[in-house]
Amino acid sequence: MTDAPAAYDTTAIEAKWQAAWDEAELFRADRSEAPKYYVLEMFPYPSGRIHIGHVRNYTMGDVIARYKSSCGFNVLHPMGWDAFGMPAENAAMAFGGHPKDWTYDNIAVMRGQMKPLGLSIDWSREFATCDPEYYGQQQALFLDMLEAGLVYRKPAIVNWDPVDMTVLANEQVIDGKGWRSGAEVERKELTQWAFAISDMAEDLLAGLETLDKWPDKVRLMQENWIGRSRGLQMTFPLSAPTHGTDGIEVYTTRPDTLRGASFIAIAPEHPLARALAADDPDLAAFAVDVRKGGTTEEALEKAEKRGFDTGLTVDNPLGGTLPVWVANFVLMDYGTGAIFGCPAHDQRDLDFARKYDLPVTDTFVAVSDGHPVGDVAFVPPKTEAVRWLNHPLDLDVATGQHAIDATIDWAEAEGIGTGRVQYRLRDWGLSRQRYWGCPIPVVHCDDCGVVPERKENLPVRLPDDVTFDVPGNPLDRHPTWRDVACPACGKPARRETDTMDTFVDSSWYFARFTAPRAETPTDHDEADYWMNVDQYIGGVEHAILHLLYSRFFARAMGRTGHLPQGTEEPFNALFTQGMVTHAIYQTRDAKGRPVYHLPEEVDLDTKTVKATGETFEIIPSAKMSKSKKNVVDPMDIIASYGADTARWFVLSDSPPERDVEWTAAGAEATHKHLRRVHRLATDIARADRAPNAADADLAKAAARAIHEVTEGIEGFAFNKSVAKLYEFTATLHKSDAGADARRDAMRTLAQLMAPMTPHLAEEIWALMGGEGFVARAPWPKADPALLQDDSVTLPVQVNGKRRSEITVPKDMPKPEIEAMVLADDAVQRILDGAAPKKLIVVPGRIVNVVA
RNA sequence: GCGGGUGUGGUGGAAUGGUAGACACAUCAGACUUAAAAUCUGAAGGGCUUCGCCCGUGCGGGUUCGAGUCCCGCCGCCCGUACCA
Repeated sequence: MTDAPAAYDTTAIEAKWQAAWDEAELFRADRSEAPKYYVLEMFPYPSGRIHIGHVRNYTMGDVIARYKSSCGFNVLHPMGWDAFGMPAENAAMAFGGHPKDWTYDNIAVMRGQMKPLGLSIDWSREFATCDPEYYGQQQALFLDMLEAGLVYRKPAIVNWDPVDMTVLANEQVIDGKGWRSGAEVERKELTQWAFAISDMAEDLLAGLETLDKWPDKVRLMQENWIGRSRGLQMTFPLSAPTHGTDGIEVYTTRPDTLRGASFIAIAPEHPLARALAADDPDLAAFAVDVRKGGTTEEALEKAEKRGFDTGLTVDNPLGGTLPVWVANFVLMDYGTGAIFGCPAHDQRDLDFARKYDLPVTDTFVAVSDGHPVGDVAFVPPKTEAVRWLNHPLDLDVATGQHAIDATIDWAEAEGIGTGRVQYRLRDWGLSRQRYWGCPIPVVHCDDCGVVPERKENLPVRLPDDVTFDVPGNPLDRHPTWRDVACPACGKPARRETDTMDTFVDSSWYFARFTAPRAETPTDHDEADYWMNVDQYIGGVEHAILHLLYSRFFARAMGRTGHLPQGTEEPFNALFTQGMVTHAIYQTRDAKGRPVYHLPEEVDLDTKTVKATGETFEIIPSAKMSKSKKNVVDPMDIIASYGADTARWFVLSDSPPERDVEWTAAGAEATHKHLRRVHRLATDIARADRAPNAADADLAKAAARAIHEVTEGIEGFAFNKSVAKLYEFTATLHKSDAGADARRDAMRTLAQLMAPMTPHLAEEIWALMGGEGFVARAPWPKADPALLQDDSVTLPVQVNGKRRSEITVPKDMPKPEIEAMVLADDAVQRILDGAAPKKLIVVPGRIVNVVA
């Protein structure tokens, strides 16, 4: 800092411009005549402090928001807090205090950390989902959805901790045991509220086709998740009816393999299995035993396949009988809770058959080398032709898909079963046995049953006087809150003590932002103007659940009159940014359970924990998570280098959609560059040099920079825009052009940097005598004439290997290029007098000589 | 287990089927300086018999005049797997 006027004082510069933007209310979004643009990043969970992933995510959104604003759009860019959830209750249990205080304190801290980033956010629209004004409107939505038949009650399976006597979240089940008690978790059935999302499966599937600005991978993941399949529903008659049942109804997606069926398997929760267990202690014990463990699909799929032979048999319509087993891998939730096992063509069934010595019958074999199945099931793609053995329709060579369709037709004609479309998508269970969530606004009355709370009584507020000293839901043991008069008959009744899944909160916040203070969930005119979200940005970890639920809610809100038509798909464009990952430093406690350490708590040179000297294990590249203590605090960077450095840093180097492993190195180098730009600007502001021949070259470089930086922003390739800006800065730095030309170029550089480093850009803009805010200056346009080059350099390959290059006029005709290539020294040397077999000229790109 | 991604120098990464390594970081050398820092200039994938050649984009095959890119089969890592948000 030898040159005082050139000092790049980030603290002063950034505070000055943030105050100026606030003063001018630059980012307030009001309806206007201009075309609107709604950019939204997934709102954060108030975990305590912002981390570098937030900075990356919100900076990306800000680049888009500022860029679109420069392009003349009326931009809406709001921010809020996904504020209900388990961590607040966990904190209350661990450290005392109240979830509400914990949450609002965290929000205050995080808002205070985000504001210095200089994001172009309309903070006047801010809300938290735990604000009664928000969740009260959510309760109103719930009541309307209840009336519209979109919500209902049904039995659902939960993780039950038999020691703490409480329901556990999946992440609280570790290796099948409760995280606090260590007790073996059981699967327990409770009556739960559910949204009828599967009724909309077909529409949600069809809607994916219209989302052409969504990543293909997200659409594919949702398609697979919804999982439409057409199969056969059929009943196998019991050889001897028992327990009031004369047959077992089965749903199969592979009716074509009926010939290879060797057993029937039913879920332990299947009505027949329950009836049998009532008078068979062994089966009852088996059912209890396989109920141990968590409820995740992963746990169920990976669990050892176990079965119990009921001794019953059913008749196979193709002749013979099949034994009936109770099996742990059959799910009551999917299909009919009963399957027929075809071991030859399903690995799970094969493992089961081998274990219990059941027959394995091939239904089809490969066309080329048809040998019978051993220990690996033969499961070719349905589109692949195979050779059929003893198919009821005498098929010979046909694809699986053809056989499925033909078999369904045959089965319907024979009266064996019915073709049926089935979805993998299940209804969305929304009940949570927790305090810190949106209360479900209904009352249970002995006489009237489930009675909706009256809308004028909303919000049903969470009581503040609760404690977390014992496990379980405090609402359940809060008599003055829980015990109320029935809204219908006035007799003593009980409030519903379940609260809503926090996914509900985040499934409509985008709509609420269009009118965050409205007395109804939405305001028609505001929603009509601002919806849809033009660009939504979030992590790929939300590709299925959050995004699918939001699509469902947009439809449900349309049906209940809370959103206008055309908002069924609320997010026009989606960008899934990668996560910021960081190594985890882990040791283990006396019981062998993992203990995590913050980056600042460890010594990387000796690989030991500073405080204890224990050697730690490094788990590389894990998703940042507060509980794993591998979060990085961006406030350090902002404090020492300023927000523009932090912003520029998270945009550079790594492609936005890819995960980035955070390392501290590089922030300083980023800062050096910005300091260089600042110094260059002060030099140029003072420079005095006559126009000259270099002016034209600089103008050309500026045009190319405009073109490529714009392309980078439009294509969500901010790292490429940043690279181009580095290059243009170097060109400008070295340019001998006159003072006016350099000032023009510097102004362009400031504009191009403005979405990324807005404070520095304003400073330079002012220094260059720019009018008003650079944030309000129209986005620069490149003169197409300056983007053209007169000549082009073509690499010359021989047999695909680069051997030389030629520089030719842009429009040189092919024959002349060919002649030049053949005359080239390197080409002649390699051809060694022989004539080329072929000459490929790709105009403007490359020449390849085939020798 | 299943579904979806991803893999390129010491590091982050660039490359509509057309010159692999742009742009940076770190490194090294030089300039300036009494010296250091800062700043500026330059070098650099690996190798060799260096006016040039060979090898090289996780591994093994294939298509093509030409493959990091397309196809087939593996391996590693990441995300999701319905009560983490």
